[in-house]
Amino acid sequence: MPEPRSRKDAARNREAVLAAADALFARRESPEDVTMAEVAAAAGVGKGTLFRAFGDRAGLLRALYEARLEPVREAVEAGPPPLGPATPPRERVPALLDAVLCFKLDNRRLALALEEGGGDSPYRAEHYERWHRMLRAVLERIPGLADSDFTAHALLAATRADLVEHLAGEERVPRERMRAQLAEFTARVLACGPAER
Amino acid sequence: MPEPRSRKDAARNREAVLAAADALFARRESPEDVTMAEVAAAAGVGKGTLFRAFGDRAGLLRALYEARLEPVREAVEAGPPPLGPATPPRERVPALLDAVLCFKLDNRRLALALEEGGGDSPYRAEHYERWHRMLRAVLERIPGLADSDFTAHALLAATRADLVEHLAGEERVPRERMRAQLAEFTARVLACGPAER
DNA sequence: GTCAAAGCGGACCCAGGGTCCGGATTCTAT
DNA sequence: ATAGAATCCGGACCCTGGGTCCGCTTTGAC
Repeated sequence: MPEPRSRKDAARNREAVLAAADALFARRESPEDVTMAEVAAAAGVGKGTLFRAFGDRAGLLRALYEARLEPVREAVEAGPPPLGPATPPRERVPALLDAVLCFKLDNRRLALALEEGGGDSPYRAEHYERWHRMLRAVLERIPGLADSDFTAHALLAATRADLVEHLAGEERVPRERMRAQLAEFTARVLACGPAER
Repeated sequence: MPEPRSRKDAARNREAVLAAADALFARRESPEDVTMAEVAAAAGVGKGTLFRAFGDRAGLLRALYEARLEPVREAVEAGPPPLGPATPPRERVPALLDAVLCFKLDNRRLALALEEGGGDSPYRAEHYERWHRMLRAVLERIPGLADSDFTAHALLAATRADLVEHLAGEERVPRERMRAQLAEFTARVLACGPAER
C-alpha cells in the first residue's frame, strides 16, 4: 500500500555511503578531516546523492551512530541482566555506564565526530537524551540518592568521547583498566547512605 | 635593555581586539557565529592585524580565556582558604570544583567557544592540564582514594562548558542549585573509606 | 631629519559544506 | 512490452569563513 519503498539504487547507494564513511572514519586520525566529498567519492557516488540521502554532515554521522548503537540499545531495553530491565538498580547503573564506555572505545572516532563535530551541543542529541533518561530513571530507584538528574549527567560526562579518546589515545590507558576505573568511580558515587556534607 | 617592548599602537590594538571579542562573545547566542572578520571590524582593525596579534582563532580564544582566568588562578595558587594551598584536601577539592563551575557560569559563551570550538580536544589545552594536575595532586593526599588521575578527569568532566551551558540555558537550573548539586556529587565521591566493590 | 624595522589593513586565496539541474533510471499503468 | 511520470544521479557551481600577502604607514632610534 502507500508504503513508498525507496528505489533499489537509492537503497544500494545509501548502504554504500554508510560503509564508505564507516571505513574512512575508522582509518583517519581525526574525524575533522574526513570530507563529505571524500565520502561520496569513496562510495562511488556524487555529492548530491550523499546530501539527499542524509541531509547534511550531522545527518550522516547520526545515521552511522544509530546503526552502530542499535545492538546496545536492544540489549539495554529488552536484554538479559546485567543490562536488561530486570536488573536491580545498584547493579544496572555500573553495567549501563560500562556499556557506554565500551561502545565509545569501540567507536572512538565516530563518537568523537558526532559529539564534538556538530556546532550545537551534544546534549540536544536524541541519543544522549535517551541515555540520560534511562540512567536517571534507574538512579531514581536507588534510595538515598538525591538529584538523580544531575548525577546522571555527571556520570555520563565521565564517558565523554573526547575524554575516552584522550585516555585511550594520548595516555595509553588500556581498555580493561579504564573500565575498572569507571566502575570504581561509579561505585563510589553509589556507595553508602546519603552523603554527609 | 634588549627588552623588545611592543609598539604603542600594537598594544592598543591588541586591547581593542580583546575588548571587542569579549563583547561579541557575550552578546551572541552561539560562539560559532562570531566571525574573525567581525571581531576585526568591531575592534576597528584589519584582519591582518588580528591574526598577527593572536596567530589564529584558537589563539584569540586562549588569550581571552587566560585573561579572565587569571584572578582565579591566583586565588588557587596563593590565596587564602578554602581555595589556597593551606586548605586541607577534603575541603579544597569541592572548593576547586566550585571555583571552576562558577568561572564557567560567569563566562559561559567564552568557555564554550574554547572548549568545543577548536578541532583538537580540550584535553590538550594547557589550562585543562593545569586544573587536572592541581586537582590530581590534591586528591592524592586523601587517603583511601585510588586512581586520583581518573577521578580528577571525571570530576572535571562534570563541569564541562557545554554541560553547564545546557543546564543553565536549556534546563534553566539556577546558579545556586547547580553549585549545590556539584557539591553534593563531589561529596559523594570523596565520602567514606575505600569504595567496596 | 632620516632610515630601517615593525605594524597595518583589506584584497585575495582556498577548503569544504551545501545546492542545482540536465540527463539517466526505475516503477506503474495499460 | 512500453510509454510516461516520478524519482534519483552526479558533478559543476556557490558561498562562507579562516588564514595569507604585500604595498603603504607609523614608530622610534640615531
